[in-house]
Amino acid sequence: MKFASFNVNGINARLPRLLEWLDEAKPDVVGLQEIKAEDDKFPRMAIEAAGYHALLRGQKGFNGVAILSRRPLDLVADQLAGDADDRQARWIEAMADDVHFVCLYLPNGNPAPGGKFDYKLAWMDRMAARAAELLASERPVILAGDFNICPTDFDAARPDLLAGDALTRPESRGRFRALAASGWTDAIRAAHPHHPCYSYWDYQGGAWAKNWGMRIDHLLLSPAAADRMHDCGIDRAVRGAERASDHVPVWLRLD
DNA sequence: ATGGTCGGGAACCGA
Repeated sequence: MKFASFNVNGINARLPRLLEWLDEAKPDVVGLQEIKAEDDKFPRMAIEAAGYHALLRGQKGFNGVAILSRRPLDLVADQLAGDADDRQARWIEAMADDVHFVCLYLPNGNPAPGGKFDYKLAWMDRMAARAAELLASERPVILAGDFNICPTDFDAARPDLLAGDALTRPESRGRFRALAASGWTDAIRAAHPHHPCYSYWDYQGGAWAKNWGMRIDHLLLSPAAADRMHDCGIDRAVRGAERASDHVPVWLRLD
């Protein structure tokens, strides 16, 4: 089975690109982030016509996550536990056959320091608690999404321009590193240790033309999932299309 | 060089 994650930056603006990519890449399951739409604006007809079921936790104007799947999904959760007052649509979990698939959109956290950065760190602590529960299940689990974390300087073309950024600050990187060390495999980095594998290029400043990218979209695998991975990659060419998202899909195959 | 790019949704906010 092929699993993927794609921050589309607006499901309706990106619908032609998304449908093209689904047709070419043929993922079985894909997590989408920043759909920026609620259920009534979600292009369900077009998604279903392409052969996909959809579960979503939408939000008007901002955030919003969805899981598409060729086979029916069983919703597990559509919010991250730990703060009943948090209404931001950033988390959805479903069972895709025997795989527990989580689609997440981790807060950006800029400007840092500040309230948005505090929210990011608290959100990461809540994520760590849920991730520990999922590990304890001993099931194959995939944490897929836009983590808004650039794990090391190797994961950015211009780390010097990111000093003090919420995506690279020690508090952010430390939490990501601790999460991985608790038992999760960073699939892209494990499969491609010597290639940067950028997944995001800013719209501003000609970042794509200069290849000033960052690796911030990740697939973290529980041990039972990591044992089954046999291929993993990034669909870099998607960034070069007309009206592209600023992110590209990341994907893996499990036996 | 006092801008620069998108999406959402109708003036700015978020990234």
